[in-house]
Amino acid sequence: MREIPILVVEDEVAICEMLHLALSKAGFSVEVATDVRQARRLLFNRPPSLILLDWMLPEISGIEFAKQLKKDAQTKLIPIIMLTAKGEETDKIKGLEVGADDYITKPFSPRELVARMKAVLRRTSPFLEDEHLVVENLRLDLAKHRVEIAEKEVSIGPTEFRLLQFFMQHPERVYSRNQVLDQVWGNNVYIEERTVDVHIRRLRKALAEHGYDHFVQTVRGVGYRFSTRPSL
Amino acid sequence: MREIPILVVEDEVAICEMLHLALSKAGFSVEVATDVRQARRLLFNRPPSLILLDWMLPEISGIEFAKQLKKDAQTKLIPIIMLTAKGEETDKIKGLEVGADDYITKPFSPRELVARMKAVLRRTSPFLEDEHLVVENLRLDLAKHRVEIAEKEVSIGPTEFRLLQFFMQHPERVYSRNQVLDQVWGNNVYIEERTVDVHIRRLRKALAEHGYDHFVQTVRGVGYRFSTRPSL
DNA sequence: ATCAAATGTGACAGTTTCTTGACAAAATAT
DNA sequence: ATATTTTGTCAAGAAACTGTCACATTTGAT
Repeated sequence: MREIPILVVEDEVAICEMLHLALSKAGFSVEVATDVRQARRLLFNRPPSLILLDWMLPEISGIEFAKQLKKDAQTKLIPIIMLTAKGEETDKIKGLEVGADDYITKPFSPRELVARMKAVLRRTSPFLEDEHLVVENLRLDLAKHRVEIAEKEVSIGPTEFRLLQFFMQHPERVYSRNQVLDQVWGNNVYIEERTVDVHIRRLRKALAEHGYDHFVQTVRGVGYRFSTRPSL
Repeated sequence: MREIPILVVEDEVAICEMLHLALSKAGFSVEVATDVRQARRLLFNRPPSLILLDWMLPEISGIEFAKQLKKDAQTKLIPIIMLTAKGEETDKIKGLEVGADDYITKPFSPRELVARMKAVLRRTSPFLEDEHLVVENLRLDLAKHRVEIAEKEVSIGPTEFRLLQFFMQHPERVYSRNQVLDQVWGNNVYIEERTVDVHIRRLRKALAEHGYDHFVQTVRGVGYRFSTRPSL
């Protein structure tokens, strides 16, 4: 999984360090801001995929900052998890009202935090999870909508893209032409079975131009299969 | 669009107009309030980066208003420059005590005012300056509201500027026309999807005039992408 | 080796999607 | 107020994609 950028806004240094350590370990790429101004600057340069926001901040309250973030078109899509201390729990509804996506009460275990974060990310940005599919040198990136072999772009049309995506999501398994039609075209479409052959051909051709001619395999009398290993 | 928003609170219409003119020219986005009530409303809608506050106001004194602003968590961070008339100079210390960040004595030259404002902004909100995005030779400067390629200015309209800004902040990723509309225009606007195409065209044209014709890429059937690499 | 069935291949026309120049309304500047 | 710039829409033209077909090639069984 590519490193997901996280912004931590928290003024207590000890907690910052703890978070940095725990989240880095969990595979996130962490940036820390100790005040709102710093947060804004970091936010601007590279919008993170999630913000961990302390409830109490030196200048304006975290909740106020969250409100601002959710108002700005630029940042409104970024999910926010509020970090609240024990006594502040009563206000949690307020936090969620304002647009925070979740909250967690200090003290919390890193494990729990990470679990919450993943849940929020799954809910709000499903594409972050399986942003790309990789097999050997072949890489299909959903967010970028790109196919690459050995870092070089493979040029394919929309249908071939969907076809390849489907196959990479279900490798090693054979699908009949009709099954492929259902999965890739949608299941209430009248299209000749043989049309699948043509698109398979186009996909193969594109891959072959980059030296991969063995991924898409024919299973005579049955259908097609996407496999890592050469058949035969 | 990334013009720095300024709020002017001043009851003399002539001065208001002068300020509006001078500050717009200097690249600020100016809003004017002639009384405190109006000021509060504007303040609420769009927190400015700096407030120019007249010392003498119809209802409560400017100094009183400043005190309130500095007490409110919402506004305490916004720097204030007091506009004082000749005779009031004696009270300047009082103004600064109260939380104003600078003062300037009427009459003043627009040039001097702008210089003061920049100084205050530099001091209090360093990130407003030198916010810029760079990719290869292409440089987008938020503070100056300018786009340059190889040190040469790229002439580009406000919408194209925001479009480019958005893309540079989210490079490599594909966005549908509707996503672009949400992010660049604001998400409660009814605008034809095709309008995005036209602005993309304008942006491309501007960049192409400086030799960059590969940054903004079309992903057929999906949307557009800003990418460092040529797509082929 | 021969044959029939299954699959591969290149071409093509219809369709969809994008590009582009023009234009009038709206917003800004002079 | 007038001139200039910017904006959103449109429609025609260009480009890319799609599904289908006809024909070529391969395959496996006889």
